[in-house]
Amino acid sequence: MSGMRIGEVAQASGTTTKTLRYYEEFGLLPAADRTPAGYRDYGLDVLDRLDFIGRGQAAGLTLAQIGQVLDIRDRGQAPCQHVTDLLDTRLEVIDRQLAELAQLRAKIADLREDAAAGDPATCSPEDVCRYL
Amino acid sequence: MSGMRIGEVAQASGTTTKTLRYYEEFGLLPAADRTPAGYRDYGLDVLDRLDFIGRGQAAGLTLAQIGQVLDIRDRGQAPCQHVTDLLDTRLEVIDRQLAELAQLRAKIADLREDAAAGDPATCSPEDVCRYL
DNA sequence: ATCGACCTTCCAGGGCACTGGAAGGTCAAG
DNA sequence: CTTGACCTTCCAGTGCCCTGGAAGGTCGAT
Repeated sequence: MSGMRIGEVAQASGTTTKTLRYYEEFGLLPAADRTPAGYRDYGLDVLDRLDFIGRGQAAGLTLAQIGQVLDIRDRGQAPCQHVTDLLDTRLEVIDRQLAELAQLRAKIADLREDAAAGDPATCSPEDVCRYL
Repeated sequence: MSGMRIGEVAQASGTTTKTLRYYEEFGLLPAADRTPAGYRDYGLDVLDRLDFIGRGQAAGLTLAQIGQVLDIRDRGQAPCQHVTDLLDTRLEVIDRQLAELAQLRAKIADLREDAAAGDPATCSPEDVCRYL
């Protein structure tokens, strides 16, 4: 009873064959069984795994982080504690990024406002452009 | 009357010799004069230019974008119109990023809240971890 | 003469998650 | 038998901005 070939898995999971092979090489997917001809032969469980990987990606986790979670699970443990830690860290990072981005936005908006008010002719060569 | 060597320029501008050589190769800085020994010999004007590059970087412009502005200026034109366009585009991008990041933050905060409330034992293997 | 701080060029890597392409094997249908 | 869709591996490149390191030349002071 043979399972899915890589193209079917790609289609079913909404990714590409390239990506699946990359995930395997990266260690996110276990080495797939092979047909006599050497084709990868996947079971249905790979779809759950890919779904989890997708959820992790959607939460902005890196493949390396997702891999850690998967490894814990593969060792038979519940990765929940690790996941919550990851989420906490992620929140901190995002809050920092939001703050930085808001600050940058304000700065650029200021520059833009000056530019709207000013006269381009007042740019001096040593400034290159005084609007920046 | 010789000017500054690359190390002095690096120090005066708060960057590194590596970066200065990279900027030259990338086209942000004109090829510097050379001393008889082949050392780069910079005039004071390079500091204005580096200051502008720094301002552009601080506004989140890419080196390629900064290079465009510098090219316009080098052709003797006022790059102000181009700069304001760049700033407008930059604002749009940042607003999109802010919105995406805020959405992501909300999503992760939700996940995290579920995790705080739930029981890790309810994770099933096909979920890998239900907190994600 | 020699030391150490500087300078030169050139090549390679790194982080992240793929993506492209070449060269070739396999399979089912017509 | 041929076509075309699929599969395989391996290598290299993308984008961005540097950064590291090797191998060697130059300068000023001791």
